[in-house]
Amino acid sequence: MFLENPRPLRVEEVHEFAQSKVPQLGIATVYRNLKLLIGEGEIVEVPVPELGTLYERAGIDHHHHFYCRRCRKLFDFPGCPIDESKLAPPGFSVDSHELFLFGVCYRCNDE
Amino acid sequence: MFLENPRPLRVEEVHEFAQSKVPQLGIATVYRNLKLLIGEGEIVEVPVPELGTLYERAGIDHHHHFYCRRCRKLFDFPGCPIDESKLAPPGFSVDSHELFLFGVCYRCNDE
DNA sequence: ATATGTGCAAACTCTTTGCATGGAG
DNA sequence: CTCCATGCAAAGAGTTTGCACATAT
Repeated sequence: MFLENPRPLRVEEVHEFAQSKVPQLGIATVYRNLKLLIGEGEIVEVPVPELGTLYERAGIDHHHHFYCRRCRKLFDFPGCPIDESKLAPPGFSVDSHELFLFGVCYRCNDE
Repeated sequence: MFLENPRPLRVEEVHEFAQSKVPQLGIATVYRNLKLLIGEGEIVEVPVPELGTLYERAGIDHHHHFYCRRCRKLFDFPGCPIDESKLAPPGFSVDSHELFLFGVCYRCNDE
């Protein structure tokens, strides 16, 4: 399912999707298999402020995330406007960064 | 205490600080008073991926946060390299953003 | 028969809430 | 005496773990 899905999913979304195939499947199994897939390098965690941890397939090029306040979905957006070397305050060394955009997505803007 | 403190604090840090003045003070009181101070506009929440919610004094100019992986403290860094208008993917409208830097702080770099 | 994956329930963490109390005015 | 902030404990939400069972090999 992560292969088909271009955006990070919440645990509940994964659970619902999984239940559409195996109706009685429990939430514990979802968590267990998410951890397994992470161990295998198939997916990665996407920790988001206020939203908690979502999951998306691994190996996507460096990118960031957009959160739609209306449909409450998280979208990938490609590319990155950040130059880490110019960001480090004096004395600090930066090894990674996360950028989150908040707003309304193309689909919700159309309605 | 938030007036003296230039960086966001975890609930536990607030609790420890408060206990240094009122030793038996409980965690529920800390949460209650944080909510109160937010309502009064004295402090704001700072939700951080993987760290949960921290708190800092309100009214600081637009800025972002740096997380030191070594001492596990969150620092403010002033200014902002983001131009929202250039970031919105086509069809998306952006109304705010959050940027987090991860690395080692000036103090830990000195050791 | 053995091993693996699952459901279920309990445990754990973080946060919030209800209730009774104790001190301040 | 009346209020209100507090401690304590219980309750929730999200996540993890132990255990027993079913299924496949």
